[in-house]
Amino acid sequence: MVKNTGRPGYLQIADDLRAQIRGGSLAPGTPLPSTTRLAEQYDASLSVVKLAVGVLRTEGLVIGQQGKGVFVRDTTEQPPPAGGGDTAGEVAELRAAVQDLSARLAKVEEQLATSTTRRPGRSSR
Amino acid sequence: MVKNTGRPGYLQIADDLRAQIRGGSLAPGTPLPSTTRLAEQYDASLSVVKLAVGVLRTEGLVIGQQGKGVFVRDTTEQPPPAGGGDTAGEVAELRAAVQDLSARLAKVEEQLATSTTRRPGRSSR
DNA sequence: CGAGCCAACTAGGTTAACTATGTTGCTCAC
DNA sequence: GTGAGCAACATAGTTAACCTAGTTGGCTCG
Repeated sequence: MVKNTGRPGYLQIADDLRAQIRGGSLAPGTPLPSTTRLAEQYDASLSVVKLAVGVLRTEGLVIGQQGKGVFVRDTTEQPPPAGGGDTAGEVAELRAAVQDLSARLAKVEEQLATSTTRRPGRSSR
Repeated sequence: MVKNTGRPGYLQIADDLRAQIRGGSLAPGTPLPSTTRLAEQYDASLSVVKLAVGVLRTEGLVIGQQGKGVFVRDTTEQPPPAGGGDTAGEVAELRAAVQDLSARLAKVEEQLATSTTRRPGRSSR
């Protein structure tokens, strides 16, 4: 499938496509590969690809046109309601928070795994 | 099965839940009915309900906690219109990630703290 | 009485199949 | 050469089924 992180596959694909869009690898107006093609690319089932595209659609990053394809939205035609322009900073802050929390979580979960021999079952994927 | 408008069912349900949340009918912190219950309420299949909840999740309006339920996010600190698309979606997603990680961290830290001292059964109810 | 197991709920993820609808390009008849 | 029709491919929506995983509370058994 995709990878073996805790993150579900359809989000991984959505992340990847989102990164490509933001990185300019997929320019506004250009179509994404078809769902079947994406399914092959990511070695995923059609369903997860459709889910991933659905996520990007609800995020407004892409626009699906039935019969034609899924196109990258022109970000300039609908500028986000910048709540003061600090959205970039906010994103950075949130990212940092995620990193921090992830690290703490990993550490604490490890502690828990090693210190507790009384809990049955608990395992990883 | 919802109505006969052109709008797909899963979006109708998402709209309705979103309206209830914004209207205060579903206060922050309160759980949504379970998916099976929602499916009965709207006379829809489980799949469309799950899709609807998924939409609200990616919008950051609700947070699903496995095993417990889907809870309304604190909307006062979170009024972004979903149409924003660009960074709004990413911010929402990051916020959701932070909340999720925080929840997991809190849970796991509590486990760690209690497991070193005593063995609790249940905590709150 | 208490610790632990278990059963019943919960959400989440994945897959597959089917239908509907729209677009596009090709072919073929005239 | 032009137009109609059709086949192939596209997204979109819906449904159903199965599995994982977390939470909770009751029940049993030592």
